[in-house]
Amino acid sequence: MGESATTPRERYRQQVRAEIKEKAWEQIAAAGTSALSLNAIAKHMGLSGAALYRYFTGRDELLTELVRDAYQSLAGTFRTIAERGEAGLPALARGLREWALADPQRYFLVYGTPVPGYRAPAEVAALASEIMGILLDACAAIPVDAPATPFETHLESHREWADGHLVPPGTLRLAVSFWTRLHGVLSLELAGHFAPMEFDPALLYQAELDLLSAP
Amino acid sequence: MGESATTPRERYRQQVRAEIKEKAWEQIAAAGTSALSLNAIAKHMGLSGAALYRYFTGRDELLTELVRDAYQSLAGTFRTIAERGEAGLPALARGLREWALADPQRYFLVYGTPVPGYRAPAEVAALASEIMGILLDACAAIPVDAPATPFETHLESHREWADGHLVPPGTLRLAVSFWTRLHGVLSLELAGHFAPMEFDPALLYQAELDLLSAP
DNA sequence: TGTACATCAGTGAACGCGCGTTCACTGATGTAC
DNA sequence: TGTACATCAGTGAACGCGCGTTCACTGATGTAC
Repeated sequence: MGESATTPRERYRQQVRAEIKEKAWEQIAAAGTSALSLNAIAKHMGLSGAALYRYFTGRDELLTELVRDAYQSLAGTFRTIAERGEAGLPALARGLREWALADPQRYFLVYGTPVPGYRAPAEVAALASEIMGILLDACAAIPVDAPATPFETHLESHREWADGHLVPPGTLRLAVSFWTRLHGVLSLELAGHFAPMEFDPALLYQAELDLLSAP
Repeated sequence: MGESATTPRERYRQQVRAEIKEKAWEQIAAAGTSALSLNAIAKHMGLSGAALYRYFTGRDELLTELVRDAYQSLAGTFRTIAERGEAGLPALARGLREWALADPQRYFLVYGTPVPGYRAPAEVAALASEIMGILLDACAAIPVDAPATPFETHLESHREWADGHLVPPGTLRLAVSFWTRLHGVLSLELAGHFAPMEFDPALLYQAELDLLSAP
Protein backbone atom coordinates (compact mmCIF):
# COMPACT_ATOMS: atom_id res chain seq x y z
CA MET A 1 0.00 0.00 0.00
CA GLY A 2 1.14 3.46 -0.77
CA GLU A 3 2.74 1.95 -3.84
CA SER A 4 -0.49 0.45 -5.10
CA ALA A 5 -0.70 3.18 -7.73
CA THR A 6 2.34 1.88 -9.61
CA THR A 7 1.85 -0.39 -12.58
CA PRO A 8 3.02 -4.00 -12.43
CA ARG A 9 5.75 -3.14 -14.89
CA GLU A 10 7.02 -0.35 -12.68
CA ARG A 11 6.88 -2.67 -9.67
CA TYR A 12 8.94 -5.20 -11.56
CA ARG A 13 11.43 -2.53 -12.52
CA GLN A 14 11.91 -1.53 -8.91
CA GLN A 15 12.30 -5.15 -7.91
CA VAL A 16 15.07 -5.75 -10.42
CA ARG A 17 16.77 -2.50 -9.50
CA ALA A 18 16.74 -3.63 -5.89
CA GLU A 19 18.15 -7.00 -6.81
CA ILE A 20 20.96 -5.38 -8.76
CA LYS A 21 21.86 -3.29 -5.75
CA GLU A 22 21.71 -6.32 -3.53
CA LYS A 23 24.17 -8.19 -5.71
CA ALA A 24 26.32 -5.08 -5.85
CA TRP A 25 26.56 -5.06 -2.07
CA GLU A 26 27.48 -8.72 -2.05
CA GLN A 27 30.23 -8.03 -4.53
CA ILE A 28 31.55 -5.12 -2.50
CA ALA A 29 31.48 -7.23 0.63
CA ALA A 30 33.43 -9.94 -1.13
CA ALA A 31 36.14 -7.93 -2.83
CA GLY A 32 35.82 -4.24 -2.06
CA THR A 33 34.32 -1.31 -3.86
CA SER A 34 36.88 -1.27 -6.62
CA ALA A 35 35.75 -4.74 -7.69
CA LEU A 36 32.22 -3.57 -8.39
CA SER A 37 31.37 -4.61 -11.95
CA LEU A 38 28.15 -4.46 -13.91
CA ASN A 39 29.07 -7.47 -15.98
CA ALA A 40 29.78 -9.58 -12.93
CA ILE A 41 26.49 -8.56 -11.34
CA ALA A 42 24.62 -9.45 -14.51
CA LYS A 43 26.26 -12.85 -14.63
CA HIS A 44 25.25 -13.48 -11.02
CA MET A 45 21.69 -12.65 -11.95
CA GLY A 46 21.66 -14.80 -15.05
CA LEU A 47 21.38 -11.77 -17.31
CA SER A 48 23.53 -10.38 -20.06
CA GLY A 49 25.65 -7.39 -19.12
CA ALA A 50 23.78 -5.15 -21.48
CA ALA A 51 20.50 -5.76 -19.67
CA LEU A 52 21.58 -3.70 -16.68
CA TYR A 53 21.67 -0.57 -18.80
CA ARG A 54 17.88 -0.61 -18.72
CA TYR A 55 18.16 0.04 -14.97
CA PHE A 56 21.24 2.19 -14.55
CA THR A 57 22.86 4.52 -17.01
CA GLY A 58 26.21 3.03 -16.08
CA ARG A 59 28.53 1.89 -13.37
CA ASP A 60 28.89 5.36 -11.94
CA GLU A 61 25.18 5.80 -11.36
CA LEU A 62 25.00 2.48 -9.55
CA LEU A 63 27.93 3.34 -7.31
CA THR A 64 26.53 6.77 -6.60
CA GLU A 65 23.21 5.24 -5.63
CA LEU A 66 24.91 2.82 -3.27
CA VAL A 67 26.69 5.70 -1.58
CA ARG A 68 23.42 7.58 -1.29
CA ASP A 69 21.68 4.53 0.13
CA ALA A 70 24.42 4.08 2.68
CA TYR A 71 24.05 7.64 3.91
CA GLN A 72 20.29 7.35 3.87
CA SER A 73 20.50 4.20 5.91
CA LEU A 74 22.60 5.82 8.62
CA ALA A 75 20.47 8.97 8.64
CA GLY A 76 17.38 6.78 8.91
CA THR A 77 18.85 4.90 11.83
CA PHE A 78 19.58 8.13 13.68
CA ARG A 79 16.19 9.59 12.77
CA THR A 80 14.36 6.54 14.07
CA ILE A 81 16.22 6.72 17.35
CA ALA A 82 15.48 10.42 17.69
CA GLU A 83 11.80 9.96 16.86
CA ARG A 84 11.49 7.26 19.49
CA GLY A 85 12.50 9.92 22.00
CA GLU A 86 15.50 7.93 23.16
CA ALA A 87 17.94 10.28 21.56
CA GLY A 88 20.53 10.30 24.29
CA LEU A 89 24.12 9.81 23.30
CA PRO A 90 24.16 6.17 24.47
CA ALA A 91 21.25 5.32 22.17
CA LEU A 92 22.90 7.04 19.22
CA ALA A 93 26.20 5.35 19.99
CA ARG A 94 24.56 1.95 20.13
CA GLY A 95 22.73 2.65 16.89
CA LEU A 96 25.93 3.75 15.17
CA ARG A 97 27.81 0.69 16.27
CA GLU A 98 25.08 -1.72 15.25
CA TRP A 99 24.76 0.00 11.91
CA ALA A 100 28.51 -0.26 11.33
CA LEU A 101 28.84 -3.89 12.37
CA ALA A 102 25.80 -4.92 10.35
CA ASP A 103 27.68 -4.14 7.14
CA PRO A 104 31.28 -3.02 7.42
CA GLN A 105 31.62 -2.32 3.72
CA ARG A 106 28.62 0.01 3.87
CA TYR A 107 30.31 1.78 6.74
CA PHE A 108 33.50 2.11 4.73
CA LEU A 109 31.60 3.46 1.76
CA VAL A 110 30.64 6.38 4.00
CA TYR A 111 33.66 6.77 6.25
CA GLY A 112 36.44 4.83 4.56
CA THR A 113 39.30 5.78 2.31
CA PRO A 114 38.11 8.32 -0.23
CA VAL A 115 38.84 7.68 -3.90
CA PRO A 116 40.90 10.75 -4.93
CA GLY A 117 38.78 11.78 -7.88
CA TYR A 118 35.31 10.81 -6.70
CA ARG A 119 32.68 13.44 -5.98
CA ALA A 120 29.81 12.39 -3.72
CA PRO A 121 26.29 13.16 -4.94
CA ALA A 122 24.85 16.45 -3.72
CA GLU A 123 22.10 14.73 -1.74
CA VAL A 124 24.75 13.28 0.54
CA ALA A 125 25.67 16.64 2.04
CA ALA A 126 22.10 17.11 3.24
CA LEU A 127 22.05 13.65 4.80
CA ALA A 128 25.39 14.20 6.52
CA SER A 129 24.01 17.44 7.83
CA GLU A 130 20.88 15.73 9.14
CA ILE A 131 23.02 13.18 10.95
CA MET A 132 25.07 15.93 12.56
CA GLY A 133 21.89 17.80 13.45
CA ILE A 134 20.44 14.86 15.36
CA LEU A 135 23.74 14.40 17.16
CA LEU A 136 23.82 18.10 18.06
CA ASP A 137 20.29 17.95 19.45
CA ALA A 138 21.25 15.03 21.63
CA CYS A 139 24.34 16.84 22.86
CA ALA A 140 22.34 19.96 23.67
CA ALA A 141 20.66 18.06 26.51
CA ILE A 142 23.96 17.64 28.28
CA PRO A 143 25.32 20.44 30.45
CA VAL A 144 28.70 21.77 29.39
CA ASP A 145 31.22 24.14 30.89
CA ALA A 146 32.12 27.51 29.46
CA PRO A 147 34.74 27.38 26.70
CA ALA A 148 38.06 26.47 28.26
CA THR A 149 40.28 24.88 25.64
CA PRO A 150 41.67 26.69 22.59
CA PHE A 151 39.53 24.48 20.40
CA GLU A 152 36.33 25.54 22.17
CA THR A 153 37.33 29.16 21.95
CA HIS A 154 38.03 28.64 18.27
CA LEU A 155 34.59 27.10 17.84
CA GLU A 156 32.95 30.27 19.07
CA SER A 157 33.88 31.92 15.82
CA HIS A 158 33.51 28.85 13.64
CA ARG A 159 30.10 27.41 14.17
CA GLU A 160 28.09 28.58 11.21
CA TRP A 161 27.94 24.96 10.11
CA ALA A 162 25.76 24.26 13.13
CA ASP A 163 23.19 26.73 11.83
CA GLY A 164 19.75 26.26 13.25
CA HIS A 165 21.17 24.57 16.29
CA LEU A 166 21.73 27.25 18.87
CA VAL A 167 24.31 25.44 20.90
CA PRO A 168 27.29 26.64 22.88
CA PRO A 169 30.85 25.71 21.84
CA GLY A 170 31.08 23.08 24.56
CA THR A 171 28.15 21.30 22.99
CA LEU A 172 29.72 21.44 19.55
CA ARG A 173 32.91 20.02 20.95
CA LEU A 174 30.98 17.23 22.60
CA ALA A 175 29.31 16.30 19.32
CA VAL A 176 32.57 16.37 17.42
CA SER A 177 34.33 14.26 20.03
CA PHE A 178 31.45 11.79 20.04
CA TRP A 179 31.89 11.48 16.34
CA THR A 180 35.69 11.23 16.15
CA ARG A 181 36.19 8.97 19.16
CA LEU A 182 33.56 6.44 18.25
CA HIS A 183 34.68 6.52 14.66
CA GLY A 184 38.23 5.94 15.80
CA VAL A 185 37.25 2.76 17.60
CA LEU A 186 34.90 1.54 14.88
CA SER A 187 37.18 2.04 11.94
CA LEU A 188 40.17 0.41 13.60
CA GLU A 189 37.98 -2.44 14.77
CA LEU A 190 36.36 -3.01 11.38
CA ALA A 191 39.71 -2.77 9.62
CA GLY A 192 40.96 -5.56 11.86
CA HIS A 193 43.62 -3.58 13.68
CA PHE A 194 42.55 -4.86 17.06
CA ALA A 195 42.86 -8.47 15.97
CA PRO A 196 46.32 -9.07 17.48
CA MET A 197 45.14 -7.72 20.84
CA GLU A 198 42.63 -9.90 22.51
CA PHE A 199 40.43 -7.34 24.16
CA ASP A 200 36.75 -6.85 23.38
CA PRO A 201 36.24 -3.76 21.22
CA ALA A 202 32.69 -3.39 22.50
CA LEU A 203 34.02 -2.62 25.96
CA LEU A 204 36.47 -0.08 24.58
CA TYR A 205 33.64 1.52 22.62
CA GLN A 206 31.55 1.75 25.76
CA ALA A 207 34.46 3.14 27.75
CA GLU A 208 35.06 5.85 25.18
CA LEU A 209 31.39 6.73 25.24
CA ASP A 210 31.31 6.91 29.04
CA LEU A 211 34.32 9.20 29.16
CA LEU A 212 32.72 11.65 26.75
CA SER A 213 30.35 13.52 28.99
CA ALA A 214 32.06 12.64 32.26
CA PRO A 215 35.52 14.04 31.58
CA MET B 1 78.96 4.62 2.37
CA GLY B 2 77.81 1.43 3.93
CA GLU B 3 76.54 0.63 0.48
CA SER B 4 79.90 1.11 -1.13
CA ALA B 5 80.30 -2.67 -1.41
CA THR B 6 77.49 -2.94 -3.94
CA THR B 7 78.32 -3.13 -7.60
CA PRO B 8 77.30 -0.31 -9.94
CA ARG B 9 74.76 -2.63 -11.50
CA GLU B 10 73.21 -3.37 -8.14
CA ARG B 11 73.14 0.32 -7.36
CA TYR B 12 71.36 0.98 -10.61
CA ARG B 13 68.86 -1.77 -9.83
CA GLN B 14 68.02 -0.20 -6.49
CA GLN B 15 67.68 3.18 -8.13
CA VAL B 16 65.19 1.92 -10.68
CA ARG B 17 63.29 -0.02 -8.02
CA ALA B 18 63.05 3.17 -6.02
CA GLU B 19 61.83 5.11 -9.02
CA ILE B 20 59.17 2.51 -9.71
CA LYS B 21 57.91 2.83 -6.16
CA GLU B 22 57.98 6.59 -6.43
CA LYS B 23 55.79 6.53 -9.51
CA ALA B 24 53.56 4.00 -7.80
CA TRP B 25 52.98 6.42 -4.93
CA GLU B 26 52.18 9.20 -7.38
CA GLN B 27 49.65 6.97 -9.05
CA ILE B 28 48.06 6.02 -5.74
CA ALA B 29 47.91 9.66 -4.74
CA ALA B 30 46.22 10.52 -8.00
CA ALA B 31 43.60 7.80 -8.23
CA GLY B 32 43.73 5.50 -5.24
CA THR B 33 45.30 2.16 -4.56
CA SER B 34 42.98 0.26 -6.85
CA ALA B 35 44.31 2.24 -9.80
CA LEU B 36 47.85 1.01 -9.26
CA SER B 37 49.06 -0.48 -12.54
CA LEU B 38 52.44 -1.76 -13.65
CA ASN B 39 51.80 -0.82 -17.25
CA ALA B 40 50.89 2.73 -16.36
CA ILE B 41 53.99 3.09 -14.20
CA ALA B 42 56.17 1.78 -17.02
CA LYS B 43 54.64 4.22 -19.46
CA HIS B 44 55.35 7.09 -17.05
CA MET B 45 58.95 5.98 -16.89
CA GLY B 46 59.33 5.61 -20.62
CA LEU B 47 59.71 1.84 -20.34
CA SER B 48 57.77 -1.06 -21.73
CA GLY B 49 55.47 -2.80 -19.26
CA ALA B 50 57.47 -5.98 -19.45
CA ALA B 51 60.60 -4.24 -18.17
CA LEU B 52 59.18 -3.89 -14.67
CA TYR B 53 59.19 -7.65 -14.26
CA ARG B 54 62.95 -7.44 -13.88
CA TYR B 55 62.30 -5.53 -10.65
CA PHE B 56 59.14 -7.00 -9.22
CA THR B 57 57.66 -10.44 -9.71
CA GLY B 58 54.30 -8.80 -10.28
CA ARG B 59 51.79 -6.24 -9.17
CA ASP B 60 51.19 -7.99 -5.86
CA GLU B 61 54.81 -7.81 -4.81
CA LEU B 62 54.95 -4.12 -5.58
CA LEU B 63 51.81 -3.42 -3.60
CA THR B 64 53.03 -5.51 -0.71
CA GLU B 65 56.29 -3.62 -0.68
CA LEU B 66 54.48 -0.30 -0.61
CA VAL B 67 52.47 -1.46 2.39
CA ARG B 68 55.63 -2.60 4.12
CA ASP B 69 57.35 0.70 3.36
CA ALA B 70 54.41 2.61 4.76
CA TYR B 71 54.55 0.70 8.04
CA GLN B 72 58.30 1.02 8.14
CA SER B 73 58.03 4.73 7.63
CA LEU B 74 55.65 5.17 10.56
CA ALA B 75 57.66 2.85 12.79
CA GLY B 76 60.77 4.78 11.85
CA THR B 77 59.12 8.06 12.73
CA PHE B 78 58.14 6.77 16.15
CA ARG B 79 61.53 5.18 16.69
CA THR B 80 63.33 8.39 15.89
CA ILE B 81 61.19 10.33 18.33
CA ALA B 82 61.77 7.74 21.04
CA GLU B 83 65.53 7.68 20.46
CA ARG B 84 65.66 11.45 20.73
CA GLY B 85 64.37 10.99 24.26
CA GLU B 86 61.34 13.17 23.60
CA ALA B 87 58.98 10.25 23.67
CA GLY B 88 56.16 11.92 25.52
CA LEU B 89 52.67 11.57 24.13
CA PRO B 90 52.68 15.08 22.66
CA ALA B 91 55.80 14.34 20.63
CA LEU B 92 54.36 11.07 19.35
CA ALA B 93 51.06 12.74 18.55
CA ARG B 94 52.79 15.48 16.61
CA GLY B 95 54.88 12.92 14.75
CA LEU B 96 51.82 10.87 13.88
CA ARG B 97 49.95 13.85 12.57
CA GLU B 98 52.84 15.11 10.49
CA TRP B 99 53.38 11.66 9.09
CA ALA B 100 49.72 11.37 8.15
CA LEU B 101 49.42 14.80 6.57
CA ALA B 102 52.65 14.37 4.63
CA ASP B 103 51.05 11.65 2.54
CA PRO B 104 47.39 10.85 3.15
CA GLN B 105 47.37 7.91 0.78
CA ARG B 106 50.27 6.33 2.65
CA TYR B 107 48.27 6.80 5.83
CA PHE B 108 45.26 5.14 4.22
CA LEU B 109 47.36 2.24 3.03
CA VAL B 110 48.03 1.49 6.67
CA TYR B 111 44.81 2.54 8.36
CA GLY B 112 42.26 2.83 5.58
CA THR B 113 39.56 0.58 4.24
CA PRO B 114 40.87 -2.96 4.06
CA VAL B 115 40.49 -4.86 0.81
CA PRO B 116 38.45 -7.93 1.83
CA GLY B 117 40.77 -10.57 0.44
CA TYR B 118 44.16 -8.96 1.03
CA ARG B 119 46.63 -10.39 3.51
CA ALA B 120 49.32 -8.03 4.81
CA PRO B 121 52.92 -9.30 4.68
CA ALA B 122 54.14 -10.98 7.85
CA GLU B 123 56.76 -8.30 8.49
CA VAL B 124 53.98 -5.81 9.05
CA ALA B 125 52.82 -7.43 12.28
CA ALA B 126 56.25 -6.90 13.81
CA LEU B 127 56.27 -3.25 12.76
CA ALA B 128 52.78 -2.67 14.13
CA SER B 129 53.93 -4.25 17.33
CA GLU B 130 56.99 -2.01 17.51
CA ILE B 131 54.79 1.06 17.04
CA MET B 132 52.52 -0.08 19.85
CA GLY B 133 55.54 -0.82 22.02
CA ILE B 134 56.91 2.69 21.70
CA LEU B 135 53.48 4.09 22.49
CA LEU B 136 53.19 1.85 25.54
CA ASP B 137 56.59 2.97 26.80
CA ALA B 138 55.52 6.58 26.50
CA CYS B 139 52.29 5.89 28.33
CA ALA B 140 54.11 4.09 31.13
CA ALA B 141 55.60 7.42 32.20
CA ILE B 142 52.17 8.78 32.99
CA PRO B 143 50.53 7.98 36.33
CA VAL B 144 47.20 6.19 36.09
CA ASP B 145 44.49 5.25 38.54
CA ALA B 146 43.62 1.72 39.53
CA PRO B 147 41.26 -0.04 37.11
CA ALA B 148 37.85 1.55 37.42
CA THR B 149 35.90 1.01 34.21
CA PRO B 150 34.74 -2.38 32.92
CA PHE B 151 37.14 -2.04 30.03
CA GLU B 152 40.13 -1.59 32.31
CA THR B 153 39.04 -4.55 34.40
CA HIS B 154 38.69 -6.52 31.21
CA LEU B 155 42.20 -5.53 30.19
CA GLU B 156 43.64 -7.10 33.35
CA SER B 157 42.95 -10.50 31.85
CA HIS B 158 43.62 -9.53 28.24
CA ARG B 159 47.01 -7.98 28.07
CA GLU B 160 49.25 -10.72 26.75
CA TRP B 161 49.62 -8.66 23.59
CA ALA B 162 51.53 -6.10 25.62
CA ASP B 163 54.14 -8.71 26.46
CA GLY B 164 57.48 -7.32 27.52
CA HIS B 165 55.81 -4.13 28.61
CA LEU B 166 54.93 -4.53 32.25
CA VAL B 167 52.23 -1.94 32.39
CA PRO B 168 49.04 -1.69 34.40
CA PRO B 169 45.62 -1.76 32.68
CA GLY B 170 45.23 1.99 33.05
CA THR B 171 48.34 2.45 30.95
CA LEU B 172 47.08 0.07 28.30
CA ARG B 173 43.82 1.94 28.15
CA LEU B 174 45.68 5.21 27.78
CA ALA B 175 47.67 3.85 24.84
CA VAL B 176 44.59 2.46 23.15
CA SER B 177 42.67 5.70 23.61
CA PHE B 178 45.61 7.69 22.28
CA TRP B 179 45.53 5.53 19.22
CA THR B 180 41.77 5.48 18.58
CA ARG B 181 41.08 9.12 19.37
CA LEU B 182 43.86 10.56 17.26
CA HIS B 183 43.09 8.14 14.49
CA GLY B 184 39.44 9.20 14.68
CA VAL B 185 40.37 12.81 14.08
CA LEU B 186 42.98 12.08 11.43
CA SER B 187 40.96 9.70 9.32
CA LEU B 188 37.90 11.93 9.26
CA GLU B 189 40.06 14.92 8.49
CA LEU B 190 41.98 13.24 5.70
CA ALA B 191 38.80 11.81 4.23
CA GLY B 192 37.46 15.34 4.02
CA HIS B 193 34.57 14.90 6.44
CA PHE B 194 35.38 18.11 8.26
CA ALA B 195 35.29 20.14 5.09
CA PRO B 196 31.73 21.46 5.54
CA MET B 197 32.57 22.64 9.04
CA GLU B 198 34.99 25.47 9.13
CA PHE B 199 36.96 24.66 12.24
CA ASP B 200 40.67 23.91 12.28
CA PRO B 201 41.27 20.16 12.70
CA ALA B 202 44.67 20.82 14.23
CA LEU B 203 43.01 22.42 17.24
CA LEU B 204 40.61 19.51 17.60
CA TYR B 205 43.55 17.13 17.40
CA GLN B 206 45.35 19.04 20.12
CA ALA B 207 42.22 19.16 22.27
CA GLU B 208 41.76 15.41 22.03
CA LEU B 209 45.38 14.91 22.96
CA ASP B 210 45.10 17.22 25.96
CA LEU B 211 42.02 15.45 27.27
CA LEU B 212 43.75 12.08 27.17
CA SER B 213 45.87 12.16 30.28
CA ALA B 214 43.88 14.85 32.04
CA PRO B 215 40.47 13.18 32.12
C1' DT C 1 -13.50 -11.36 -26.22
C1' DG C 2 -10.51 -10.48 -29.94
C1' DT C 3 -7.45 -7.98 -32.79
C1' DA C 4 -3.70 -4.23 -33.88
C1' DC C 5 -0.34 -1.68 -32.03
C1' DA C 6 3.02 0.28 -28.69
C1' DT C 7 5.98 -0.44 -25.03
C1' DC C 8 9.80 -2.28 -23.11
C1' DA C 9 12.85 -6.20 -20.91
C1' DG C 10 16.41 -8.76 -22.36
C1' DT C 11 19.73 -10.81 -26.03
C1' DG C 12 23.99 -11.40 -28.40
C1' DA C 13 27.42 -9.63 -31.01
C1' DA C 14 30.63 -6.18 -31.34
C1' DC C 15 33.68 -2.03 -30.07
C1' DG C 16 37.96 -0.50 -27.89
C1' DC C 17 40.47 -0.54 -23.82
C1' DG C 18 43.96 -1.48 -20.34
C1' DC C 19 45.23 -4.88 -17.51
C1' DG C 20 48.83 -8.66 -15.83
C1' DT C 21 51.97 -11.61 -17.55
C1' DT C 22 55.12 -14.57 -20.69
C1' DC C 23 58.65 -15.18 -24.08
C1' DA C 24 62.17 -15.05 -27.49
C1' DC C 25 65.07 -11.49 -28.71
C1' DT C 26 68.78 -7.50 -28.91
C1' DG C 27 72.30 -4.83 -27.25
C1' DA C 28 74.86 -2.77 -23.73
C1' DT C 29 77.60 -3.52 -19.52
C1' DG C 30 80.66 -6.02 -16.78
C1' DT C 31 84.19 -10.03 -15.98
C1' DA C 32 88.11 -13.29 -16.85
C1' DC C 33 92.08 -14.19 -18.96
C1' DT D 1 95.27 -3.21 -23.30
C1' DG D 2 92.65 -6.38 -25.90
C1' DT D 3 89.80 -10.20 -26.76
C1' DA D 4 86.00 -13.86 -25.55
C1' DC D 5 82.34 -14.70 -22.87
C1' DA D 6 78.62 -14.14 -19.42
C1' DT D 7 75.35 -11.32 -17.40
C1' DC D 8 71.44 -8.76 -17.50
C1' DA D 9 68.34 -4.47 -18.68
C1' DG D 10 65.02 -3.57 -21.75
C1' DT D 11 62.10 -4.48 -26.17
C1' DG D 12 58.09 -5.69 -28.72
C1' DA D 13 54.87 -8.86 -29.86
C1' DA D 14 51.59 -11.81 -28.17
C1' DC D 15 48.30 -14.24 -24.79
C1' DG D 16 43.79 -14.15 -22.55
C1' DC D 17 40.92 -11.59 -19.72
C1' DG D 18 37.17 -8.74 -18.00
C1' DC D 19 35.77 -4.36 -18.20
C1' DG D 20 32.15 -0.51 -19.69
C1' DT D 21 29.28 0.52 -23.21
C1' DT D 22 26.53 0.66 -27.76
C1' DC D 23 23.36 -1.20 -31.04
C1' DA D 24 20.15 -3.60 -33.87
C1' DC D 25 17.25 -7.22 -32.75
C1' DT D 26 13.46 -10.52 -30.67
C1' DG D 27 9.74 -11.61 -28.01
C1' DA D 28 6.81 -11.02 -24.24
C1' DT D 29 3.72 -7.85 -21.81
C1' DG D 30 0.52 -4.33 -21.63
C1' DT D 31 -3.00 -0.89 -24.00
C1' DA D 32 -6.73 0.84 -27.15
C1' DC D 33 -10.44 0.02 -29.73
